[in-house]
Amino acid sequence: MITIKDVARLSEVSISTVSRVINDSKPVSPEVRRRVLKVIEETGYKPNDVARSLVTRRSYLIGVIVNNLAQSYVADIVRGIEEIGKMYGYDILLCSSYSNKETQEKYLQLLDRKQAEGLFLVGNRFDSDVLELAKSLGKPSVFFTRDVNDSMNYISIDSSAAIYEMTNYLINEGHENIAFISDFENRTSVENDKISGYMKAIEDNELDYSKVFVAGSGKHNKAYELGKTISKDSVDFTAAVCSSDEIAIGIMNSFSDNGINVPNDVSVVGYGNIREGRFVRPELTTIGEPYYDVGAVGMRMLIKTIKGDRTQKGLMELPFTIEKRNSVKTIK
Amino acid sequence: MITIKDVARLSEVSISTVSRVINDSKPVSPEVRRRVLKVIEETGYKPNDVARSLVTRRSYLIGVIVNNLAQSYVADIVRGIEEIGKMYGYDILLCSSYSNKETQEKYLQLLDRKQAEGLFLVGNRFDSDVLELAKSLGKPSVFFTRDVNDSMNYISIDSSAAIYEMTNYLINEGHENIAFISDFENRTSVENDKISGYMKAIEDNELDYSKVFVAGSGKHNKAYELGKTISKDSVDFTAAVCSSDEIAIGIMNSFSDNGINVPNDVSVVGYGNIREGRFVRPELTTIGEPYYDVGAVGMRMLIKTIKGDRTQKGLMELPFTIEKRNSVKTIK
DNA sequence: CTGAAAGCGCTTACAG
DNA sequence: CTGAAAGCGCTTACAG
Repeated sequence: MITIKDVARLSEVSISTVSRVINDSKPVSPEVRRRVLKVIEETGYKPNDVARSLVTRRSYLIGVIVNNLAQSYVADIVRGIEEIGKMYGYDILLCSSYSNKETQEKYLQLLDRKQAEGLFLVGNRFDSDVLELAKSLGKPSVFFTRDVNDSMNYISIDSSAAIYEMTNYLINEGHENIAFISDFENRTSVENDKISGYMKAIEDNELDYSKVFVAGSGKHNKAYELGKTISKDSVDFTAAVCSSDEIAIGIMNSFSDNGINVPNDVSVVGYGNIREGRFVRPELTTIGEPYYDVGAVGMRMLIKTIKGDRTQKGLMELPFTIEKRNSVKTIK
Repeated sequence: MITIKDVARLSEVSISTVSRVINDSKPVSPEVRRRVLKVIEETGYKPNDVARSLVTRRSYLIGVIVNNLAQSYVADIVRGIEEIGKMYGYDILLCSSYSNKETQEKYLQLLDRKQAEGLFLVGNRFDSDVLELAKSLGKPSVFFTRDVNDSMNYISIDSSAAIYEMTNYLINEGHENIAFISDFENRTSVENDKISGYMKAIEDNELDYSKVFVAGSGKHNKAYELGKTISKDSVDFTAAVCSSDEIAIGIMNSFSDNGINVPNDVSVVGYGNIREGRFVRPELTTIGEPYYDVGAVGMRMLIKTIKGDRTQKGLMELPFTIEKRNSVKTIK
């Protein structure tokens, strides 16, 4: 392995000088610079970032803890984090915790020892011990979580407003009997927000009908079962607002298998804009959350904080979008 | 920040001794050990891995370069890599290249400077310059690529055998007119393997009919267009083997939109077992590649190589699975 | 079992 | 503009 010492020796200067030309940190005479550069070129010397880290106390490493990369929204957030990180010279140390508290704590310690400069935690919910530990590390941190209870930096999306807007959209399309299919077992504050967005739309429009079904946390499968149950009784609503795309697709599939046509018999909308929504028939109308941007914006906050900007505090709220596709019928 | 020096001072021993109790590297008297441990406990001292790396020349970092984390199979591979890596104390430095050659080269350099101990490259195809560079770094490396041309370590799946088996499955279900829908524009050696698997099945069963369509690389959309064209002419096959699930779903959707029922009129099978295949109706019969295992097995190879095992050379072939779902009709 | 010292590959005052 | 020296936080022969 060729080191700065070798370069110094071969170009007959001190290692200080070599360091200066590598980092362009101080003036070096053109002649000397050329000589050093030539040796670097010839030897293929590349500075050792570990050594550099030790003295500069900068690792340019960001620790990212996620629950499960297999969820496409998580992957999108990570893409956003990485892209912005790379723009500023930061690298990503990826840790998947699969929602396990002990694993999260282990990784937090690990990231601390690796001298990560910042932490980006992505998860539905964090145990208060984990939050505590993260805080105790004294590193700039950003959270993307559905369950905020703290004075931490975090990114969020106003899911209540999103459901409110979506429900209003259905009402404008002529629907009056609108049900909400909730992921109740897995209830978080976000789930409550969604339900309240739905209820508010019903109330604001003075509709008589409202009904909340509970699909359970199995997502697609549980929703499929619920759909079967609903199909057996007569369906008394013309539109269903679902708490997630997985639920919406599960419901659509079970309706389809039980002779209920979407959207002709019932309109169905989801939340999340997962990729699958474009592949199913009819294509699912849904609420899009800008996950890539969550990563990107969060990372910008994080980097600013690392750079000493203390104004980057508290909540950053990102806009949602209504993706209108073919699972809603206009009835008026 | 509290260092080993502080711990040494507070427990009134030398830093050598502290190092020994931290690493359990040499005998330390129980009494001294207790004292040191107590100070570590009290101060919350955690060793600085950067400093440790510098002297041990071990970073326990694996550089992972992928094309795009948004592809679910890529995320699965990364999960496998990370999981096994963590089991052996390795961390993952994630780099997304979005198939850009210059980006890949940049990240390779970066990973080298960061002293990554091994490289895991995931991509359909790598430019020979990239392969060259990767090799020149002299680090243990594993590739998962569809386009192998070298004496490198790589993981693969016998796609020819997979398509062969799938085609035979259709034949056993009574199909005699079977078409292959290829991703020809994006032709790689894998694409050729797939076609040859298809042709071999046709020949081995002495069928008269064979036809290869070209869907083009736009995947879902291009396949949708092709499906429209096929629908307009009369469909003269009863089953279609598709080169990828995206193509299969595109074809199924355009058939569905043009009044051709899958599987009653035409059976369709895919390749890849992407999540969407379970969400579409009918659920897609397809070939599964064990992506998580690709990451896990590849990482095991990589770690063994890092540990000096030179037998870990060449190809590692992983088994595929036939996922039988509802897009195939039995006609006999 | 323990400690003093050298050294990992760099950066950065400091002095000239 | 340049170099000698100190030091980042550790590990590890070496000597005792």
